[in-house]
Amino acid sequence: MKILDELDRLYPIGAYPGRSPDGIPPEWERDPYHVLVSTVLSQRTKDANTRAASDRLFDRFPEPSDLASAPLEEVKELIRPAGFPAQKAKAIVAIAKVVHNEWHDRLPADVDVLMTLPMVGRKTANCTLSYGFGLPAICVDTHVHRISNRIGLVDTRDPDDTETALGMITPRSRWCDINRLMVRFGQTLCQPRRPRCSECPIKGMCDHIATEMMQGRQ
DNA sequence: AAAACGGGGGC
DNA sequence: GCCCCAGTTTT
Repeated sequence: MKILDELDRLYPIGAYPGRSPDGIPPEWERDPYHVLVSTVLSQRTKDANTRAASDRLFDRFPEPSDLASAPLEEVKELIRPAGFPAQKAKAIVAIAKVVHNEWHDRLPADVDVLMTLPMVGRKTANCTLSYGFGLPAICVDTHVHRISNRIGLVDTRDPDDTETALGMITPRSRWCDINRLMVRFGQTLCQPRRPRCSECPIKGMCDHIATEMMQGRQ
């Protein structure tokens, strides 16, 4: 996959596992339950804002049983910096109850089952598989979806189509990497508003400039 | 298909 | 002050 090669060249560090911007993630990011909960907290939020919230939450309520019986108001206060405190607090307490009471503290490595949890959609479920279980899974977020459409890899509003397309052109052994590489690409070069095309290593295989011209923009 | 949830950081 | 952010759920 040519794009993957270029992204590897662009971001050569083997580090950046999990969502940590600067190296090895905390130990709780290795455990599927903690990955899932922290991923819910990270939704529609800059990662830096979420980390403090996750650390505080898991320091106070480490295990599913702890969070399952936690007072909602206290949880809201702990996770406030992550945004959507009311919504997310209610969801993660409900998640903890299911995980503890019905699943006996073990998450299934099954996207469809994980998606039955509140505020766990396809992206969050796939992140849990990838970062929690270390299984091949492609997590399509706004960056991955935007970039895939912009460069002409897909032409769709449906993130599932992007997941399918990426799955077909990416070696299975790299499924865990393509997501973090594209997100990083989307944060540094292929940004939503003003992509830095002149510095972009894949401009040769990208439809973006041509598309803009055809639509009469600059 | 569009709105709503929401605090924090960048400019 | 205004805009955006590793989404999901509800209308």
